[in-house]
Amino acid sequence: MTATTHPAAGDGRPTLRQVAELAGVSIKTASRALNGDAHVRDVTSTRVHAAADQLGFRLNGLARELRRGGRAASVGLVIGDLANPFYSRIARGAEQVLRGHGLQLVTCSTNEDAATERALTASLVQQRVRALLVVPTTEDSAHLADEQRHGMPVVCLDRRPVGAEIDSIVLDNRRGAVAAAEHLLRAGHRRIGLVGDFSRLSTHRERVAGFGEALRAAGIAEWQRHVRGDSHDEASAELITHQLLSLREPPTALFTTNNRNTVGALRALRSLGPAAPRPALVGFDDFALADVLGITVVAHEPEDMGRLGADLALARAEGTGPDGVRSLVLPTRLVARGSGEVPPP
Amino acid sequence: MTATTHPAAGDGRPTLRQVAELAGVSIKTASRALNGDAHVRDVTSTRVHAAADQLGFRLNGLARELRRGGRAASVGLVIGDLANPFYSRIARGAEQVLRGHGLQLVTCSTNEDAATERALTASLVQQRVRALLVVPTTEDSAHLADEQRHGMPVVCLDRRPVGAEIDSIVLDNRRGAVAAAEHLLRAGHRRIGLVGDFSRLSTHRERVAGFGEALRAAGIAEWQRHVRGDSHDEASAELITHQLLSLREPPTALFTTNNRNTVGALRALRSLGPAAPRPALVGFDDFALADVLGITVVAHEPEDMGRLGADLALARAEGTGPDGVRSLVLPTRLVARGSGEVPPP
DNA sequence: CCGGTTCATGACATCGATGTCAAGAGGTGC
DNA sequence: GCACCTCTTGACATCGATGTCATGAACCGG
Repeated sequence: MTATTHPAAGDGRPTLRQVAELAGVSIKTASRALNGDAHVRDVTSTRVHAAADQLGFRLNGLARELRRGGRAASVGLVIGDLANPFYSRIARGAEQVLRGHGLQLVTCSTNEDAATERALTASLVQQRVRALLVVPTTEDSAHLADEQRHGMPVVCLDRRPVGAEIDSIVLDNRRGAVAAAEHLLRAGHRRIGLVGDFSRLSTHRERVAGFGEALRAAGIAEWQRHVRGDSHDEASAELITHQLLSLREPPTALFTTNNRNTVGALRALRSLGPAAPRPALVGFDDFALADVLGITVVAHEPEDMGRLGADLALARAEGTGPDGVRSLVLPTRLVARGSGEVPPP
Repeated sequence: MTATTHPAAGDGRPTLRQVAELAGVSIKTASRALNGDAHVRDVTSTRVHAAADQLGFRLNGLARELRRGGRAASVGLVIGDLANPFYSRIARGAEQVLRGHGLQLVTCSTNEDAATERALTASLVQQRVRALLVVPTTEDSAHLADEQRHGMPVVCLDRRPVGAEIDSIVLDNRRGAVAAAEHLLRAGHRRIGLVGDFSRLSTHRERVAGFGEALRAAGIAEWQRHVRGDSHDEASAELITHQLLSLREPPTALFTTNNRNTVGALRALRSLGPAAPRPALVGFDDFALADVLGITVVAHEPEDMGRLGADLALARAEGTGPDGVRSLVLPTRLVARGSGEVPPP
């Protein structure tokens, strides 16, 4: 017990020093034995391992990582909401890749709030995660570019970073939306409503752009008439759907631009009662039970986004990444299940 | 540049030493200034902050936490699968609590594999997380008890640890199952099938026990005839449901004991075609769109489990936890939505 | 039997921060 | 003018591990 600096109580774990003392060797020899270094006699190694087992010793990862370059054995993932299946599937994909590298995933939810995003990324940087995977909340990703400039690998997922040169992995939103719109047009619809997300999001804007493109190509000049935005949760999507369907000339088909909006719309349709005419429906994002409900969707693989993001981020962390900013675009595919094939009344 | 020990390249970040040099003060003074210590002259503090901003300095959390007791600023969560909404809602609840304490959540999926669980918990312990929240995969939680004995707070979620004295937070599975069974009995059913999870899980066994209790009380001695188990995914639940409904005397009602099994059963029912008689259905666990589909469920709040688990684990970590082993049991409630109120044909 | 090699081990510096203690500067009271 | 106090600052040890280098013993060939 040193008299001067008392060491903040510590956790209850024994340290390498104690293992070494019990085994009657120096700290360094104990370290070597426990790390499987070749230059240790078998008897010594056995004695050290026995001592470690007896004491319930576990290497202190903090100390080890500090010594070995000051970075933690983890990667940060900053998403909107852990409980949204789109995000949790991204997390699952990322986790798979990280496990192969002996790294762990630290997940944080922003609730789509920019200040929270900044606070969380700062905190992750302070904890020295190896890399950041971020679904950026806003258009301003300057703080992410800052971190990147100071050596932190950053990869944006799902949404394009704006005003910053950062790697990103996004969906082919425009073509997905074009496919959805063309599918509905092919079924004969001319008045198609769109229930969209926050208009500040690149995903939303690209999906609206693709939608408009397809409708204009079909000669529908007033395509914006039934376009609504700024719905990021089921309740407001339900409300917007009700409003659209209450118009004098209601849309005969709906394109909902994310999984929550699709669910909200379904809830609205359900409350119409069985007699009312059902508009056709195509949703962006697949979701659980879409097959049982027979909902046509623009599907994609969130796991791939997580996996590719983790791969790219780790490559950057090891300095083996590609030159220049990388921007991957993942494909979508339209899955017809019934709801999108209903003709107009 | 010291000649002897070269320091593993480091991350690109400046260190406190560099900030101090730039500001023309000692390391300790820089530390004080950046930590808002009172005993620093304003001019000095300003100079230090300016230097830190200029260099893009961030405190190295690893070093800080090492000095302050050797524990990381995070808590580990070990669950079956991040993408299962039940688990991701637990994670969300836990994250909320942790954020209030400035801690982060490290999430790991076991895929219900015992060896993976042991490897992941060992790794989390090595990283010195403050506490472990675990949904244990098997009955053997001895390794968790080991960690606990060495000072790591452990709380088991959803499933009871077996053969180990560990805090736990579980659902009132028995009463939930009794409620489901009584609901179906009340609708007039006498042949009720059960699509259950791995039989090694305490949740499964308790739910089956409650189910049997209710059926026996209703005079149904042969209640086990339609009880099936070992289905942990949608595909096998679908298969089992098909098998049950193909019996010579098929059940007129089904109790599915978790969210995936409910979805699997729905898929099976859907494939029956519209003319076939639909068995009544009650599922354990609420799930997205259950309301739209009109599925009666035994509902509960996974977020609460995560929140309470985190609260308890942190209390243990700070030594302010309750005496003895704590075992909380959370209530469930039956939500009638139609599928459970169908009478037998 | 000796110089040179290999092998196992240990002493010590170090990663980047914080806690303890001491010292110097400046102010106050008498 | 001196003892005393407060305020600010810095030197140094320390958290728990690993990297470098040095040391001493055993072993080899000639």
